[in-house]
Amino acid sequence: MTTSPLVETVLRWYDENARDLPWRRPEASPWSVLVSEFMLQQTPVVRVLPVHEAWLTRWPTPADLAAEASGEAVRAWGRLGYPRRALRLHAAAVAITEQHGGEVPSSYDELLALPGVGDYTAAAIAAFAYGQRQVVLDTNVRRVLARAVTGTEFPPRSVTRAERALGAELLPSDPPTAATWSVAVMELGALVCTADRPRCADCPVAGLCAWRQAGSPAYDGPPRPVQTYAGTDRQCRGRLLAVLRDAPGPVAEERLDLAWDIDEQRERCLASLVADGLAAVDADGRYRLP
DNA sequence: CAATCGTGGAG
DNA sequence: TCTCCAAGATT
Repeated sequence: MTTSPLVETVLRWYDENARDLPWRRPEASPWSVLVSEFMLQQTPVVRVLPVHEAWLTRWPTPADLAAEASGEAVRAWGRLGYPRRALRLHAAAVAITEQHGGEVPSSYDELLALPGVGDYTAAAIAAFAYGQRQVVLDTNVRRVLARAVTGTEFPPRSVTRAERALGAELLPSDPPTAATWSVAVMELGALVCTADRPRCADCPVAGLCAWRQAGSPAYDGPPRPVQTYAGTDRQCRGRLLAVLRDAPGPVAEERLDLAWDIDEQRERCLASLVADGLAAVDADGRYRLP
């Protein structure tokens, strides 16, 4: 089987331009890779770096994290956002400890069964921690393929059959090379073929990019919903959880009242945090991390 | 399938 | 200032 010019070019580019990230080093453990994948779900690399280092120092193995209260995971998550990921990472550590002898599983199906692990993360861990041949489709890869191959500025809203087929078709047959291709095309999307202001002048595959050859036509698909934040429950929950995270122990409800003005919304959000397992109520009515 | 779920840096 | 959006998962 012949590797396509796209794949070969991206592999060469990656060899010269890959960032040196802790979870990519040869000595990085599967656990380090798994932790990074959880943290990188919707959070930029630069913000993940210091937290990832702190986690791996404090909890070098899944069993170390599993032995802690889940609230410690939430606290150590800091301001990475979407703190339910911290809860799921803790739950994944428990599952790994109890069901996999403390070793991060290597099969896609076993990974997929872990809390907080979806299709992307399962494929990414199998590929990056274990060197397997997997179709890894994240937002970066999908955007690169949409542009370079399909000729559209952005991929569809959700992963399509056609995208899976394309990913499978491009995937090199040799597992180690396939794994490198997966991280390489992801890196190209993160550094060059960006969503906003792509750096086509510096792109190694600009010459064979279908989107460029078509004249870089503007995106004409359905408009993506704008992400509002100010005034939302997400912001309210973030404020409330920040109070709990920054307090050494239980917090009286009056202190949470200061974090958000609208009574009804604050109470609803507080209840949802408890329902999600991100907060707990003591017998005396004070709130704390679980 | 669409809504929900945080946070902060860049332009 | 304001818009965009970053290695998604879950319901």
